[in-house]
Formats: sequence, C-alpha cells, structure tokens
Amino acid sequence: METELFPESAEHGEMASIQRRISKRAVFGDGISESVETVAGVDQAFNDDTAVSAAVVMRDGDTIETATARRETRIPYIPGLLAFREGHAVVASLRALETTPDVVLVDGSGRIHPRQSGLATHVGVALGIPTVGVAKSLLCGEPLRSVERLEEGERVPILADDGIDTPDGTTVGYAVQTKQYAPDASTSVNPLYVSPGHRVSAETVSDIVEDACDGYKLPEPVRRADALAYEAK
DNA sequence: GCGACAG
DNA sequence: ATCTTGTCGC
Repeated sequence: METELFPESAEHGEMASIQRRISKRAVFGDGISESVETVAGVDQAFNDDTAVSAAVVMRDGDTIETATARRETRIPYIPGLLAFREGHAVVASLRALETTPDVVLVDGSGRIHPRQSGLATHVGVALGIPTVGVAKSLLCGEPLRSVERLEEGERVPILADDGIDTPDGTTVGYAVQTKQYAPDASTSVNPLYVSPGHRVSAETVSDIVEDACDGYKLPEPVRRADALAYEAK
C-alpha cells in the first residue's frame, strides 16, 4: 500500500488522484487517546537531492527517543505535492522509532490543502496514526478575519473556499498565535497555520500545538526535530 | 494570461 | 527548503 501512496514516479494527474483517495480515508475528527502523553515532531533538511528526516518523541518535557532516515527526493518542490517529494522520508524516520507516539506533529499542511491531503494527512493515512499539520504560512483557504497582530493564544478559523475540495465555509484548520508579537509592535510574529492530519479535529489540533509551544513559535518536538535533521545532514 | 503557492 | 555570520534588540 505504501508503494501506491508514495510512487517513485507519477504524472501530476495521478498524484492528484492519489490525494483524493487519501482524503476519503482520512478522519478529520477526534479518534485519538484523550490523554496525549507522547508527542512526536518530524522535520526535514536537505542535501541536494537527499532528504534527511528526523523524528523526536517527547513526553512531559523530555526527549525519550529520536530517529533519522535519508531518502532521495523524487520530484522538485511543487506547492500541493510536497508529500510526493519527501513523504517517503518522513514515513521512514517514523518507522525507525520503537515508540509509537500518541500524535505526530508534521511540518507542513494537513487538511489545509486543495484536495485536503497535505503532507500530514498523507503520512497519517499511510501509517494509520494521528497526525497534525503545522505550517508557517498558508497554502490555501481563507482566514475568517485578519490574522495580523493577534494576541498570544488567539485562534482564527481557516475556511475552505473555491481552492479547496470541500464545501465553502468548512473550517479546515486554524491560524494560532503561539507566540506573542513584540509588545512594542517593532517585531511581528506571524501565527502558525495548523490543521488536522489524520484522526484529530481542527480544535484538538489547536490545543495540542498550543500546549507544545513552550513560549516559542514552533512546538518543541518540531524544534528539536529541526535541529536534529540539520545536524544529521 | 495573471496571481498564488506548505517546504 | 537553501544560499549564510554577524548583529540588533529584549
């Protein structure tokens, strides 16, 4: 099944077809243990055509396990098709873990995607585990209101529009101000765009990400995975 | 044709 | 993502 979800080569139309199939199998509601104890973060660094994926599992405030994997990228970066470029590397690093985390935070979008099948959703469905999409910028969708200068902790729904394959107005994720912008407004901090990957609701996703951001813009597991991927490459 | 566009 | 070190500010 993994070969079908992460083909070594495919036409754009075929990749879009795979994504539509994945979104039908995805669960954008809570099917996650009420008590999230272990949270993993995954991130990638690159060396030309090699993707180095790092996964870090945390419990309370400690790292309890890490793993890395390297895989050749298959296609260049194309908005909307990120999973076909580095998804197989992400799956490899997560498979290398002995621990099965309660939820995995993935760098990139989940449901906030033209076919509701971003990297987080793709990986979540492939492995059948709860995943969350954590992006630093918006791929598509429309914020319900301005996301400029939000207060720390504020959340703004991201609604589906013509660019997303679901009824207009559907809440596909949230803009979450995880870190306060500088009080003097001299330095602005953009919000994070979080969305369900698999087996988690948009609301729970926002709670999980906010809890994992220890005063930083990004969730700690993701920050550690980012650092590990960088030093491993 | 023009603009948008995760990492 | 990456090219890349120091540097301005809290």
